[in-house]
Amino acid sequence: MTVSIYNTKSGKKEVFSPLEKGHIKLYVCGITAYDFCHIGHARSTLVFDMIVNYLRYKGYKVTYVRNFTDIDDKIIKRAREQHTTTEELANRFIDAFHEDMKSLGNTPPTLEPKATENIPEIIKMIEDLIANGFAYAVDGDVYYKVANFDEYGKLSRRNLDDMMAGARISINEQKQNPMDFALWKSSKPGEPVWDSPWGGGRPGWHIECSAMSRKYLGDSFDIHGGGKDLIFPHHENEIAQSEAASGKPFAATWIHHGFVTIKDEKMSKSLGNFLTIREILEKYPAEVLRFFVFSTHYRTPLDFSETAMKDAEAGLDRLNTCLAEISQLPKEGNPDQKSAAGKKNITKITSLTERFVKAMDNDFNSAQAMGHIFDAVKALNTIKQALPASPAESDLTLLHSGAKTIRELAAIMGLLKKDPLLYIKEKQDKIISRLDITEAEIDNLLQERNKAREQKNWARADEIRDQLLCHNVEIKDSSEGTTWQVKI
RNA sequence: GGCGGCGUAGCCAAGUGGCUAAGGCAGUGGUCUGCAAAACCAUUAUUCAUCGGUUCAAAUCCGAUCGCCGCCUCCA
Repeated sequence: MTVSIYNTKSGKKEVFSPLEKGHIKLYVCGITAYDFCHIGHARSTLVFDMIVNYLRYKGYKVTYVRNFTDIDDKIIKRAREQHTTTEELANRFIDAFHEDMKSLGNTPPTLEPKATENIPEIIKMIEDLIANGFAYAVDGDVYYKVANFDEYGKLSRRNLDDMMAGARISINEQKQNPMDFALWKSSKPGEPVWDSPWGGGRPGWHIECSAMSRKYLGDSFDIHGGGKDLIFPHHENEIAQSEAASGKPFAATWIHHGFVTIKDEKMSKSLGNFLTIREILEKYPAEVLRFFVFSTHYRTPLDFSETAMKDAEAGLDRLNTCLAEISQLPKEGNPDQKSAAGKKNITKITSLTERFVKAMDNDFNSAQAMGHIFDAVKALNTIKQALPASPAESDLTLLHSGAKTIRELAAIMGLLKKDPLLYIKEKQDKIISRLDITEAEIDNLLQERNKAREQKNWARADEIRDQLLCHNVEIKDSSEGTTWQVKI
């Protein structure tokens, strides 16, 4: 009935209930817009898309905010390299991001605020922090004073002393404590600049999320999410800022998803081992990527490989094949015919929704939920295979309603959205277009083969079949004649 | 060094105290076929990194060991 979510803050799975009945407020840290997004970013958006879809499926109203960081050091550096403005650069990659989201088939968030459009709110929050004794200004910069926030480290489960011992902190004379972090940075000549009580400058990275979540969701809200790498320092600092400014608890539940890895190493800009979303979508349909992402639990690392994508594609084909074949079955059955369905298989189909929901309620276990879908597919296939020439009314009803349920549930993950017959046809067409043989040539060869088969010249018939197979054309002999399809 | 996580069949991946250790891919066997292919069905872990411990009962809890990964610096 209720959803349980693993909360980073407590380190445990907790039964979830929103602060405001029936209405969930969710803030997710979005991208810094200075480059194309890679599949690690894709996983993030996909995971939260699935979570939001599921919560809405459960009947909640969900306000989903995902920000853009459109001003920071990396953007300034990249804009300079490209001889453009930070604004142009950021907008260009925000547009690219929106294109990627559309290609992936994600539902847009309720709001997508940008840091630069919320400067007054950011300044107000810094003023609050100074007034409350949690921040100090030095020569046009403003820093957060971590020593004054007793609970600093509560999210990432570390304490100031341990972090100091880690000692990979750059020395900054202006800071009272090396762990203090910038809320406002004074601008150097040529850098973008906004007026503030401390002089011209720009916001630090962490403060924008505190200011925007407060503006759009309030001081306290339900869920805050992002990648595991954001736990420290970004989210730790957000808590410190927001709670020190408001005196109220910040996000109740923290969701952090795992990384995408390549050969078991984190995909990252610095390692240069990343693949962009558009590179992947050139090779694979979006649903294949979605299938791949959701076949692993969101907190587990996800290792990207060609093999994994091929497996995902094969799995998706299996689902679509099943649904396509059922869709071609008649709607009306024979009321006098005996049912061909076994009790066990009927239960597998009728209990699908219940099992799916149970899996998803358990910390959005999409991998298990998909397992249940496949379980139902097997049952549908078994029944379908056992169907007599004039199938029973009850069997057809069961198959059609089972297929409908599968598509409804899969839609939560953004899967099986396309008509399955169309999916298969498009896939074939795409491959035919790349084929090194024309349809006319195929037809000619098939005619020749049919003649050979009539004469029982099996050697020649097999020879032609092998010849076509070399071109990836598979043929299928049946009582109604020979058909062909492209090997997929 | 501090903190966190992971190690389940050939590969991927659920399961976190007790019914037969989900599901997918690949493989093998079968149905079908002139033989095939496709599709479908069946089948594939006495065992969950290793070693101890707790318990009537552990993949699941505790401890140790080995291996891998992440955060502590920009990062989804």
